[in-house]
Amino acid sequence: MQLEKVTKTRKSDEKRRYEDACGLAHALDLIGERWAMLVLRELAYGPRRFSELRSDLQGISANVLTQRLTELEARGLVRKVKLPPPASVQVYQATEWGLEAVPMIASLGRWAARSPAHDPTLPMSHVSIIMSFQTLISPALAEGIDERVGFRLGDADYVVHVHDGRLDVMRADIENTRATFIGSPTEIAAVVHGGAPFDTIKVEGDLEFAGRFAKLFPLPPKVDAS
Amino acid sequence: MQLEKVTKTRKSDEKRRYEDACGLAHALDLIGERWAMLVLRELAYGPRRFSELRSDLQGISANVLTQRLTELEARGLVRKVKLPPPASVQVYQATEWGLEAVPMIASLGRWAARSPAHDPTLPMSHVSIIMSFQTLISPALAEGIDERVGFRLGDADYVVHVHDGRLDVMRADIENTRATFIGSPTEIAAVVHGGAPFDTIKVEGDLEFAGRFAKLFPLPPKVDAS
DNA sequence: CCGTATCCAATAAGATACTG
DNA sequence: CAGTATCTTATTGGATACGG
Repeated sequence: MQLEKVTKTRKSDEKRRYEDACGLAHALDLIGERWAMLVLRELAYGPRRFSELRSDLQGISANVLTQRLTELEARGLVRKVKLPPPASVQVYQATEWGLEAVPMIASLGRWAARSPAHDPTLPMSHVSIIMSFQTLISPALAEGIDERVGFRLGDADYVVHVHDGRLDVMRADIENTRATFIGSPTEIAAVVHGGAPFDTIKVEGDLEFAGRFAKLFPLPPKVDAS
Repeated sequence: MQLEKVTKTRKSDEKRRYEDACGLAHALDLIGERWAMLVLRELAYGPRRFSELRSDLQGISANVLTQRLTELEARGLVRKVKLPPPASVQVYQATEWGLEAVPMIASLGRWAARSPAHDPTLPMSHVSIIMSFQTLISPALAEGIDERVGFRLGDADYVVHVHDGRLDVMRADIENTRATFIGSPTEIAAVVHGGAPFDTIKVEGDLEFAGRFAKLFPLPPKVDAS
């Protein structure tokens, strides 16, 4: 019985690969399993704890999360780090190479937003909404802007910096920002991506600038059902 | 029994989605299932028949291929087309929107080629090797080149056009090319990506230019095992 | 509270044989 | 050739219990 089990475990780890030299096939061997890319997304802006990942990845079960993290670590995409004594908690951190995949999976997200089946009213994590800004920002509309904006999304704080038509993201305490948005990721998405009125969320600082900022992220056009 | 079956089918089609507004999660709902991105890859350069797909996607089983094609069609990524009378065969063709995802999954492939675990000696399809050229071409090295090159990969012919640091690809009869490479995808990959000597493949036309062409596609550096 | 390990039921994938 | 049908195996997710 013990022997059977070992065999089974080895198989689930390694057997299900595409035996294909194509880089894409290898990419899918690395991060193609269910939830793997979403785990990587959650690590895009800094290390996270197991329980944060579990609660932000709505619907993943603890054992699957453990397995994905273990696999990603074995493959060199994620490192398990123990924070120094005052905190002493264990966190999972994307490696530099793992982070290189993030812009690619993010643009897959922009591509998929063109789908008629995409439902933007579903819940989303704070990483997702911040990443959507970074991915959807229009360099043309953002031209000439050089400002910092804060986001308080539940208990996660971000500072984003618009400059040169791009958006830099930091997880950091909110200070020295021109404006700050406060609300749940879904509420803020409704305002910025869905054009909902500002009165469902809280905005501090320069309200006029906040209104301008919120228009920098046009959604890609839906595909026509052909 | 009939009723049970209907219920089962509905569930397998729709139940396993990530309930997440994030674009990436939706992308995975669309093309995240096993084999789906590889099917899309095979359709990158033109429509293909069921049996071609089955034999080029080494290891896929007929029922899974059927299911993936059906799903991709329902989601608007693939169209089932019947060619006009002389041929009268049925082919699968990527939609315009489906093709938009191809550059993104191709760059995932370039990213994954940095993995220490990537094994370039495994078999690969003719689409894969052509796509690797398109993805890996170095604009700097290709500067000033404006030439057409042919590839005869088994019974698949391609003409690629290097210009302005890019590579355009057509599936077409080989004519008016400066050079033509003849061999299996794996053999040609060994020469171009692996630096193997030219004597394992056949090259026609301007051999000196062929040698220069073969150096335009540097592999990305491997990640160091940290 | 932070994870891990284990058991169980539901699905998805794989292998093979078969039909129009 | 283009798929179906059927059976077997593997993976997933949910619940629960366990160790630090």
